[in-house]
Amino acid sequence: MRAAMPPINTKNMSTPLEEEESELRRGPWTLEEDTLLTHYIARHGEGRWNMLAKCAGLKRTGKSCRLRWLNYLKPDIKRGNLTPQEQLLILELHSKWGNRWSKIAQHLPGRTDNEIKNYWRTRVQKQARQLNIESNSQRFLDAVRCFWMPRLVQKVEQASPSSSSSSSSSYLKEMCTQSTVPSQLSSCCTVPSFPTFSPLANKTTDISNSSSVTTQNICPTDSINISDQTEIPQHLTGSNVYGHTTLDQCYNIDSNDYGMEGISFASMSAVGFYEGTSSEGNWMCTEMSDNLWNMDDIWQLRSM
DNA sequence: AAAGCGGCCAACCGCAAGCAC
DNA sequence: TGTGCTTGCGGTTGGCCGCTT
Repeated sequence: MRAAMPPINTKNMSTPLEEEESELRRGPWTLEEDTLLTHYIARHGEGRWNMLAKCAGLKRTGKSCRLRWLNYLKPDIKRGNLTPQEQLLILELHSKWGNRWSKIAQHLPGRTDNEIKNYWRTRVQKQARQLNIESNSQRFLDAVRCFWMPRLVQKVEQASPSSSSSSSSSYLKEMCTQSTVPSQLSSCCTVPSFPTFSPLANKTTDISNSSSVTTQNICPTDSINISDQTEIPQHLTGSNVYGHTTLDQCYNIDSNDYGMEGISFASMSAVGFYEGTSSEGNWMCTEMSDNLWNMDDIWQLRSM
């Protein structure tokens, strides 16, 4: 944030335009400014931001007013932490669209592009930094899809077991069969004949109802039990020890442990996920196994 | 108790697209 | 068609605050 510095005194050398610009306020908004802006928009509506700023008596740029309104003052803005469902949606949509924050935000009612962008930078990119890989790299995408998202799904399931236990499994399976998943892991996770699924298909965008996206919105109904039917093909394991490994074993899922540290790296190694990383080393082995992917903050959100 | 550190997030910036004239 | 203005978007900054040492 730029400091709310008093305007530089250019009285003796400035043009009228410069004088006008020098009077513009920057930095944090005051309650009075917020009130002015809110009341003006309530009466006259949004748009024409430069004119709006002047007519409302605000010494701000139109851009500043627009940003303040859209990111903070708008009545339907949803405050507070992102739910696991919302996080899941963000991860999925980002994997599709990349840094198209406004587009992603359109599918999260009440959430702003700024908020989603901040979430991505502070939470998601942090994980990438800790793993010493590029957050926009394919490998990070793979890791998110195969190790982070299943955890979120699991959390969603636990939060509302009656409504989503089976459907979330199908969501997880869908995620794991995306083309971006490494072939080894795709084999690990693949279950035959998944239903076609779009996480957006059933999503409500009713702004008036600011409740978060439900599990049902995200996940279609499906009754396949992933741990029952999912196996790592023996030809990929390289060892009979893992010749009959289920997905649960692959993730080493512990019902009391939602963090990425719960992942069985031995199993991941067994399916060849570490391979082909000569320049960056055994990134998953050396970094993720070192108690990284601490997603505790995310898991705590449900209790808030 | 104080200093250091890191995370969060509001608000800024530059750029580009859209539009009116 | 060119120009200028407005709007929207994505990237970046830096103050605040809580936690750790």
